[in-house]
Amino acid sequence: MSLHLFDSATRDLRAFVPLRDDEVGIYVCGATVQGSPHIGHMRMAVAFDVLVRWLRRSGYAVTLVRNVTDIDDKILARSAEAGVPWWAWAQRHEREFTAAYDALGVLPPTYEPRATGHVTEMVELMAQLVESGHAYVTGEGDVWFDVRSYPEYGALTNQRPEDLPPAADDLPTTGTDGTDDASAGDGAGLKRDPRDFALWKGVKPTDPATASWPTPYGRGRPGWHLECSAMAHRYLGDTFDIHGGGLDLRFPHHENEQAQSRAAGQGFARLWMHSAWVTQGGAKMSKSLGNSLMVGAILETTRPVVLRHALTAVHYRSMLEYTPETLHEAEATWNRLAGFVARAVDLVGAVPDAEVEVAPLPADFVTAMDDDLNVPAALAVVHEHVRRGNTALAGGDPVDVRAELVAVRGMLDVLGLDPARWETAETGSRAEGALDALVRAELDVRAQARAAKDWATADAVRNRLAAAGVVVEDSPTGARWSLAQDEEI
RNA sequence: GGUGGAGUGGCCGAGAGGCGAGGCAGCGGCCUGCAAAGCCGUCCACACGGGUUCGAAUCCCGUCUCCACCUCCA
Repeated sequence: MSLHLFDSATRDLRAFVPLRDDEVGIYVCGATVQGSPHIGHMRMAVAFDVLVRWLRRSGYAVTLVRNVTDIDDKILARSAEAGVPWWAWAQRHEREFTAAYDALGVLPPTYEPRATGHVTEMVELMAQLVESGHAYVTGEGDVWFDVRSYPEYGALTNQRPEDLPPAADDLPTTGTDGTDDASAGDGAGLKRDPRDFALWKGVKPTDPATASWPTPYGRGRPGWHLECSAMAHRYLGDTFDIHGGGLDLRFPHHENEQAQSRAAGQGFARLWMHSAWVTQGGAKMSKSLGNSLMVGAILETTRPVVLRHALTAVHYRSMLEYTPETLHEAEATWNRLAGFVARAVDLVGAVPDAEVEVAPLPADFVTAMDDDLNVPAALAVVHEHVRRGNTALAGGDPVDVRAELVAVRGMLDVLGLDPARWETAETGSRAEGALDALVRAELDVRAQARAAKDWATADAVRNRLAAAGVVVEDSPTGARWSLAQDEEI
């Protein structure tokens, strides 16, 4: 079967047919850089990273646009609280996100546009909507989308407009002093329909001077949704293949995006994908849980690839239940995968990446991935091949070992988990080379002792290495060593 | 109230009428000087109550529980 993806707009599994042969355009809502990245952000990024990798492996040329929202109410509020210019605050956190993506092996997007760099495109779209009667201007330059002018409003999330409560963004911006005078609502009542949402927010006296841009309707700043419509259109065109993001963006963000773009005559996204969240105790991960779920904090004690495995191993549409055991399990599983690859390379030598990238993948793996990216089922196939490879290793069968090595690396590469690449990324320093030489000297001593059946000396060497955090494994072809795992998770 | 999602063995987590999911942990064995790693076996579960069927985690009806979105959210 060919690739099928679950379309969250139609809520069914559909054969994926790109707009243009062999080319796929994807827009993913990236971060609003109001704070530091947590594992929920990374789960979303990893999920779409796997999608991109699988599409590319399937022969498509993928254009991925993942935006950065660098201006919004929260950025203004939090930066003011911190006494930092909003643009400095946004930039600082954008860098943190980039570092986190890189650490977890999330491939860079084709382009990463920022909202503040696309005001011109937003104004163009807004003008189009105003001229065509889908948007109107009130008060001090607020521009609203006219929900009643667009009969399809609610289509994405299967809601009827009359069931929806009033939009809240007719209320004044949260004050920079943190007070939320939501009840005042100087924009309230001016809207034609309480569900109309803001395309553009006229400048407020409390806004920093740097946080407004000129428009035909007066100075102001973007509403939350307009940027994505404008940027998706600029880089992917009127109609594009896939729009993705976290499940909680479905409404209102994606619903509003679609309404704006389609009301402006664009086809917009042909298929919507939403990744589920990280949960704790069955409930959505809460921001109030402190920084224990921040990427930075986790990476202080956990290898990035282990976190990536933990975030990848669950189907992207299932909630990922995060417990204190999650990283331990991911590490144990990862060590099994990486252990096979390391032992196989010891026996048959490294396989060039270029060969891994083009070697045919096991049919069961392909079937699993084509079934809406069923990564858990795909990983089951990986483990079957690891087991076969380990058996071949025990039997000293280099032909089979090499075949399984290529298969396992190829499959894991699709998931961004190829141990050989992570090995290269994590090691190879001069310190590592020096350590290797020293450990090998110790292992030579131990090998001589073992040959002489001097078990006391052999064990003393092994204990000495263990105390230093070096784990020794014996094999028919000699001892190999690795660094001990993170035990303090 | 509206719109959705989910309950699977000690834990995580796929599947979706008969065919081992997989991993982690545990237990037994093989291998090993002893370990480690690995391999083999074992533990054979599907919220509850009915029903359909030769056969139900899977389909149908009902019940219970949990979760999410409904203008801050990944």
